[in-house]
Amino acid sequence: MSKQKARLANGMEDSPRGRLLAAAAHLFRIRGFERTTVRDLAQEVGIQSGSIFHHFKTKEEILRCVMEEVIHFNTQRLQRSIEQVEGCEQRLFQLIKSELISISGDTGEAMAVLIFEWRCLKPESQKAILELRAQYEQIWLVELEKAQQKGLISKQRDLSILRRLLSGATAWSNYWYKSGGEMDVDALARQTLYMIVNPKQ
Amino acid sequence: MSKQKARLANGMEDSPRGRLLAAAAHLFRIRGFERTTVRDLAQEVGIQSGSIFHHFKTKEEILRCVMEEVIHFNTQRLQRSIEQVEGCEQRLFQLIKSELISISGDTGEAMAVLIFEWRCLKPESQKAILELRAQYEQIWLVELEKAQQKGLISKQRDLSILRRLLSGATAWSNYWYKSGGEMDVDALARQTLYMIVNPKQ
DNA sequence: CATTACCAAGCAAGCGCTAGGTTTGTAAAG
DNA sequence: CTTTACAAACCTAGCGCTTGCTTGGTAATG
Repeated sequence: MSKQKARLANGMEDSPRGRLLAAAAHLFRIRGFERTTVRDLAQEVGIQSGSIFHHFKTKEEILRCVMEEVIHFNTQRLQRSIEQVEGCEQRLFQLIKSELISISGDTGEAMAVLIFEWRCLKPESQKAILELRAQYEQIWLVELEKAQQKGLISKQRDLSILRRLLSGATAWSNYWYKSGGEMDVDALARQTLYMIVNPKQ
Repeated sequence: MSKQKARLANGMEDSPRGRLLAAAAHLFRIRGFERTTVRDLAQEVGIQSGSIFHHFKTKEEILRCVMEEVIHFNTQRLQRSIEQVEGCEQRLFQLIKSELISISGDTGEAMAVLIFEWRCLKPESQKAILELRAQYEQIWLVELEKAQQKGLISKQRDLSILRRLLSGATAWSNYWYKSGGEMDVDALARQTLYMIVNPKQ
């Protein structure tokens, strides 16, 4: 009988600490970091507010851990999504789909926190997170360059701009797209792919 | 000798109230609504914290006003941008350029507040703002439909999805694009246009 | 008997906001 | 030209509450 209820994502530890992080991701998402009090957080996991500081030094550290774990988890997912896929277009499709799932699927709450609570981090924490993000972006850049060389992406397009526009488009889906609705992830990924590749004639 | 310093955008009133709104847009942007205290805000415009409540009933009302004014201003700009422009592609280009300027140019701070401080509003305020946003989106939808009918946008594409992806892409530019840098707005608008139109052969 | 997880109580600081009085700008009345 | 009137803009002081976090202790596990 294991508690499967609240987690940042499948595969994350089912410890008091893990449960706190999952609750934090949830509350930070719906209320924002500043409006979420340590008392709210404690109530969500059924402990007293003071007990939180047995697991984390500060409230900010909780936020940082939520962000670190979700980036780490999704970087792995991104990498795995293209590991045994052949063909540039298929690989781009997998990257897009993977990113959409990260943002609007299982880790959606934590990803929203990553996006919207950025400035609540101390500068030193921001720096640490930025390095993790760079790894994630590197996977993208490699694939985009391959796709452009093969003519799948027009030579007129600036790849760093392209990636930024694309990541905005996917990040935004957190606001409006809920998986399980009338449009499935594959269809949305297809529509998103249209934004970057030349259509086949 | 007129004070041209801090405004939400050109054309906004130069009153104590207007200066408070401009300072609010600035501080809410860099610190967030919750972390910005009325004392911070007062210091920014050079008055005492209590004096703020002569102009606004609550702190939340300040946030709501910032949002209302910036939407109103940018809806007008969007409308004007296509008023005397012929040709579907040119009109789409103007819409994109106008939106990019709103988000990353003169009203960038207030737009960021609109995007990121949304949940700090009371539900009733949110509802009022949503109606203003609907007007803005209507302008877009009309042009996108025209463009699809003329074959400029592929029939395979879902226009409501397209618009959402596009607005994510432009909204995100607030994070990374600063006008006046090495890439000008026209070039960025061109790159963004590539995301929605079939390239000319 | 050490470690881990927690509780109960509360402190110091900071928060939004208020009350009541003072200054300043403007314009009609004497 | 001066006086009077009055509202808008602002200040001073502080209330009542909430905040993140601390302290010192307890219960359970192995």
